[in-house]
Amino acid sequence: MKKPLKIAPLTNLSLVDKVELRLTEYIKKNKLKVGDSIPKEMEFAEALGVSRTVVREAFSRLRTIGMIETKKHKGMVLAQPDFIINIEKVFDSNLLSDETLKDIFELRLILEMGMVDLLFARKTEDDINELYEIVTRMEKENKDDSIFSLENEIEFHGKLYQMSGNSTLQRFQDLLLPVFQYVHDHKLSDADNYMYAKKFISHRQLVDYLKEDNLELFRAGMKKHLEPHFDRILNKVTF
Amino acid sequence: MKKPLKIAPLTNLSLVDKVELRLTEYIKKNKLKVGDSIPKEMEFAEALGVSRTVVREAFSRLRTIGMIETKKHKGMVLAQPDFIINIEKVFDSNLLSDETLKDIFELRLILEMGMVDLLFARKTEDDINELYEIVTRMEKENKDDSIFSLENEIEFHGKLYQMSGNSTLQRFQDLLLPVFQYVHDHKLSDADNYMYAKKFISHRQLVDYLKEDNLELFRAGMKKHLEPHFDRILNKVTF
DNA sequence: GAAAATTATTATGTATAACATAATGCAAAT
DNA sequence: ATTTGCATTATGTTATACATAATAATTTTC
Repeated sequence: MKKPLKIAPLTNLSLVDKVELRLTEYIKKNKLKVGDSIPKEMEFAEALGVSRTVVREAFSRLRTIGMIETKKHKGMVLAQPDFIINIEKVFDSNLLSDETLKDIFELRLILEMGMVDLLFARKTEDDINELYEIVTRMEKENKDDSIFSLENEIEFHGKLYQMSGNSTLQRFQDLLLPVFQYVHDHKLSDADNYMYAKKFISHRQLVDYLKEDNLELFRAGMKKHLEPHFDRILNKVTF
Repeated sequence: MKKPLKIAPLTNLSLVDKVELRLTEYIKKNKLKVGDSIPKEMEFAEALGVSRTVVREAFSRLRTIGMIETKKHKGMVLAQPDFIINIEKVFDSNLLSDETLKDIFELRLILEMGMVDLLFARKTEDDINELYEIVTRMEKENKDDSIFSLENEIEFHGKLYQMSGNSTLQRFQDLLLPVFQYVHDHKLSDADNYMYAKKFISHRQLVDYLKEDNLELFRAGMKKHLEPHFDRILNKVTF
């Protein structure tokens, strides 16, 4: 085993890397705002003394992360980057590690528990009525509320997220749900699926707490409601 | 105003768009795993009947979202996509809308409140001792704990996130913090910065609750601890 | 014969030139 | 005045050639 020399490595950035840095630098230096148009590729190529190929690839990266948009055959404009959309593709790829999947599974529980305060601050009478409608419909379709039904969960909890008034959270949750479902279906033994029937807190009960404006009971109820999931990640799950 | 014709628009995908789809399709169909090597660009170009340029740009996109990695002059391999790193770049761009920034500000509060259950499930004696050390150091450096000091917050709360045992959450939080600071510094009037001194729950108190294993007191304490931030987003903030 | 140096091969990285395509504005036609 | 046709323009795409660095195969050196 050779001892590595104590000398800093040369920066091994490709030309595209450098150009990408220069472009973002350009955008920041010129304080370009969303909607501002960006000079054409050839101008950058000439100004930077590189080929159009390189400039194009650098812009391609910025386009991929949503920083710019190009109108075909027209030009580029600075865009409002959508940080959720970038996550979407990665999630779609099915390449996330089990460790990350487990983290995301937990993240959903964290969000669900953590949003309670916002929820109570922003809930309206209409929201609650709508929740009751959802619950009533659920009860009709599925007599035994103790059975875990993810579809029902989605409608109910989705409404809660919407009520939180945080659309980033809501979209984030939309992303998390498929992962949640996947982990639930494939990564967890479903031997315990039905063992919590007794403790289970119904959706209706949760809405009741909302209506009564009883935050602490709701929080405790939500915790109980999610208990099967919590138990799994805390005790028995081996990924 | 002309009434739009009832006819479906042509799909207007660019060639690169189509190739990108084909590539991800190829990866999924062949059930490629992380670390598997990917055929060279020319093979795809020939097989798809397009130029190498197009294939390169499509791969460039996949590389940008971390789905593949290319060893210079060697070849490409399927990579473990890191969904946090994608968010990072967007956050760096300083182009997020005020609405999104506000959402992220809230998101941090949600996480902080929601992680309590995991925290209590996973905390260790060592963790708590380390927290006491941090708190002691903080108190020495900053006599008046009622003053909101973000640097101290970061060390303390960072430790909490680490204790949660969810590294995705931890990295996510690392991303959120600068945004939180930015919003705090630039988007909120600091007129209210000091008005909460009385109610403020000290960091030490929180650690005490942890040591006593009193989850509910800790949760209530954390809520109080974050109260200034909650009040802002709920009452007075105009972005 | 083994280690070191050389060379060849290979796949990505970069450059250049040309043409295709579609959005735009303006001129021409009805 | 509305539509149609046309020139312009910037991006989209192709083709070709060469540069570069990692790897393997080969030769040289001791």
